[in-house]
Amino acid sequence: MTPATRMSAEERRDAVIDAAAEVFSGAGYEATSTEEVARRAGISQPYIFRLFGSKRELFLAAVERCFERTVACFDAASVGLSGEAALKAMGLAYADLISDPAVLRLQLHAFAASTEDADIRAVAQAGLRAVWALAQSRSGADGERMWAFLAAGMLCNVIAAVGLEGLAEPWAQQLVASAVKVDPATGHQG
Amino acid sequence: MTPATRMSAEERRDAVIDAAAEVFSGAGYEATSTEEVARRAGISQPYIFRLFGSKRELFLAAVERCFERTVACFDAASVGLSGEAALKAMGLAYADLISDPAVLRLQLHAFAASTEDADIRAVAQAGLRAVWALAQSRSGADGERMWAFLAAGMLCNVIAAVGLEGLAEPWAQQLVASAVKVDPATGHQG
DNA sequence: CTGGAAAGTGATTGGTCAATCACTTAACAT
DNA sequence: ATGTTAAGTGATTGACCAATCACTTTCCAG
Repeated sequence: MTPATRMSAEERRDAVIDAAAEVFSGAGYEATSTEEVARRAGISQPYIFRLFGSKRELFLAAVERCFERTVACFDAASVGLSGEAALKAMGLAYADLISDPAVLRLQLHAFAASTEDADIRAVAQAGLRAVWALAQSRSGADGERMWAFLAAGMLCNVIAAVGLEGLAEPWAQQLVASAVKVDPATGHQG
Repeated sequence: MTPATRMSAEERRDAVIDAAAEVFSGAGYEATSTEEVARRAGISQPYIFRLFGSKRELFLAAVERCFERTVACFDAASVGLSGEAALKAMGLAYADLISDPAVLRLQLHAFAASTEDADIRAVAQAGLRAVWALAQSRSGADGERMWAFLAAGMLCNVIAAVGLEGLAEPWAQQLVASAVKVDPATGHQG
């Protein structure tokens, strides 16, 4: 292998996390080899262990970044807004965000893996907390409104995951239509 | 290994699917070995391949059964009911159902894997369709009401997966409280 | 210009696991 | 009893993969 162009360890870590997020999102934690991540990142496989210590640590970093992206997305979408307008803007931004498979898949994998692994659960909890905190402070919504907001987001995830937009059947069409009509990620009529 | 007590192939298949559902739900598709499933089912590992052909086929069968259980649960909970009463009954029954980790985890894994695998996606779609059809016909709810019903269910999944009930922080408590107050799996105030 | 620190690689290893093959044992009808 | 079918196992294989170790190359401070 021709040596990678040099980079500071921090920059490299960052680049590897990006590569890992993409590769893990494609096949999940177990089915992804560190070799694939290394190839994607343009470095050798052993160097991953130098940087992260273990495959698990690398995965945790990737999941963390995934939630950071969601928070950043909500943040950018809602500057200067408040109340329902803020929720609506964040909902639309989220619908756009999960059209990137890397984000959607990694998040779903993280939730599934949360049931089995305490470390992943901790990262997922922290991610949800950050999302909740931002959306709540921006919108000023009460507990039940926040609940509906998050519920809508979770259903959007599933609709995207199983590909209901591409399904001609009436029930699927109705679900997708409601998601748009009600406005992505609110759960109330817009 | 002392030979298993004999059973017809069909019965054995059934028993193995149950074992697979439990073991897969514990560790996901990739991280579960056919050896573990075999041990749980009380048969030899090669016999699994005789019965299912591949690990993937076994997983698909387990996911299918998971959705069947959900449908059966909704069905049983809503006999003789209609409208909001039917939705409420199914919501409560669902909350109870996913307190069984085998169901919750397998469903989450199935959704996550749906993004990567067409066969799993097909099974997940069929599962959602069946759930939707039953809940809709029992309740007579319109499209948007069905949307809110399913959204609530999906958020309940995530709340259970990341263990928010056990978290003392206010935001988590609020989410859990809303789930109960609003009634599990409806999204409207009860 | 030189020496040490940091960036990066090649080769290997020990373990695991899906899948296959050849084989044995039980059931049952004639 | 016997021959056939279906149920079930032991042993093995070939591939893959996380992690380690010893090694080389680049950079830059004094």
